[in-house]
Amino acid sequence: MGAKGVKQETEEQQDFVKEVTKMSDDFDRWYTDVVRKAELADWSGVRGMMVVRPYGWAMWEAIMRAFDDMIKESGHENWAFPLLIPREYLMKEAEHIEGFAPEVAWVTRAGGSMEELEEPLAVRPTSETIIGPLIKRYIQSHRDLPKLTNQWNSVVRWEMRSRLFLRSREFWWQEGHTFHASADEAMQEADLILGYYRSIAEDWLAVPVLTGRKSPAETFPGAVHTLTVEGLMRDGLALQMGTSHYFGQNFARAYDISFSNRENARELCYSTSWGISTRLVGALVMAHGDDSGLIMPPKIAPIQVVIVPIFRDDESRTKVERFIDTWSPNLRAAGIRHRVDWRDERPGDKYAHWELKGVPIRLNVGGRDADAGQVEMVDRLARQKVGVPISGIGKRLAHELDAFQKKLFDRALNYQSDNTYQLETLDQVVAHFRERGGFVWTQWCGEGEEEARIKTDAGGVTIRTIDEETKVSGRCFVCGRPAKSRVALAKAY
RNA sequence: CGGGGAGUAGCGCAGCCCGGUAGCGCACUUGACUGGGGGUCAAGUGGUCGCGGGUUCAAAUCCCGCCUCCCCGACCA
Repeated sequence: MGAKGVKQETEEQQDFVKEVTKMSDDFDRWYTDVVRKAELADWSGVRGMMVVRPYGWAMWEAIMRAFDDMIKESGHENWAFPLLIPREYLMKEAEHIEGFAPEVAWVTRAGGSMEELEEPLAVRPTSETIIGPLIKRYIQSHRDLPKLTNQWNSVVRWEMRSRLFLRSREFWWQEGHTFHASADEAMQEADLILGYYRSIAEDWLAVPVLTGRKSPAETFPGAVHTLTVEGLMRDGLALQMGTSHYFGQNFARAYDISFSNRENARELCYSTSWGISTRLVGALVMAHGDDSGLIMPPKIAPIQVVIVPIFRDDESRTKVERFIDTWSPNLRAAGIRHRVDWRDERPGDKYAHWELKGVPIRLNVGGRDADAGQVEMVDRLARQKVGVPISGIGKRLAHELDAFQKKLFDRALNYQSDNTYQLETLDQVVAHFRERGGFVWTQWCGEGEEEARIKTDAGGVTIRTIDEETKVSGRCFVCGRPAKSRVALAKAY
């Protein structure tokens, strides 16, 4: 049906990429179009099971590298724990299993004749229940603590409704699990990781976030408290971009993970767990994208600079190629991930292609540029063509990429502040979310029944995070009693 | 998991009601002209009609079951 509909495009020069549904027309369709056409991921034929394509995986790889470096720096070690969890392990921590039971997939048969297993095995939805009983072997003494483990893997949660990257039945993530000799130390660990997550979101993905504690209803099953990183997407919905849990001794008690302290007394460990997932790739799409497709923060971009040669025949091609060869090594020297697009396509196709893929900077290079000793630079945000001399181009581009990273963050930060409000009553909140999205700060008494009322009365609005830094004075926006904490509300994915 | 819609070439669709052995656009391949924002022409390739069963001389088309996808709701990193 597209052919006729697309005709009525306004003749803005902005309207470069034509194969993606406009964000303003239908955000969900826009998202799906971008993810698929930018070749990030696809569905696989088994419901809810995603195939992550190289370009999408490269984004995840950048995140993995950044985070892996952070946790290695603070002494964490990567492990590999089993995919399948015996039922009895899974069942030990009551709240945990109650929370996860609805979405666990079970292996009940195996072998050529599909014999029924004596004991069903759960496909891990998260690994607390397998790491607990295994890790205790390695923890005897306070000298064995802290035990700081992490694993990069995939987990399965039998979701009923799926969206690429945001909610699939299998997703890839890291799950950190740490064990400590004191509550204080474990809580500090959860805080430390929250800081890392904030850095991943803001410094790497260029997505500004709110951080804080989850309300009881949103706390991880089995946790004492859950810390969260919440970003705002361009449709006004919030997205949880990472969580860090403090377990107290809950899991240690369930699995008897204990150590001999300095007084030679037996004591239960304090533990944490924390995770970020391929969901962040979706966050990147929804936080920065526009009607032309992705906009990639340079630090994550699989390709930071793309060079589009422009030529008409072998002779001019050779000329352009020689020209590019004279300065492109400078990009490598400057540590810039770049690629020359020699594909047999027309320049306009290539422009649209790389814009869809969100490459931060494009260099158009033709014979005229070779003669002038310059290139034509276009960045994905401003989309203005600027002549750039090739002398010092490596440094210049490195600088442009830094500036781009910052511009992208500032743009997202402005968007966040423009869509953050302060309200005082439930009526105001309900009215607000009927009209628009965004974050709404208010204050709350902390009672569970009030939290439940928000969700029903305000149509899916939830407490995203509790600000523990700021003291509150006002009244609970639901019941009017004195408020205990400042909270951010939003509709969320 | 409830309610609605849909699966025909890589993508988007027509054909189905009224059974007769599959078509259109884009993409793809080859060639020519082209090339600084998505070009033109010509000649081609490509389909177990989602899967399984049934009815029939004959099934994309009719019947039954299943799978998958999309939209809307309840649950969720």
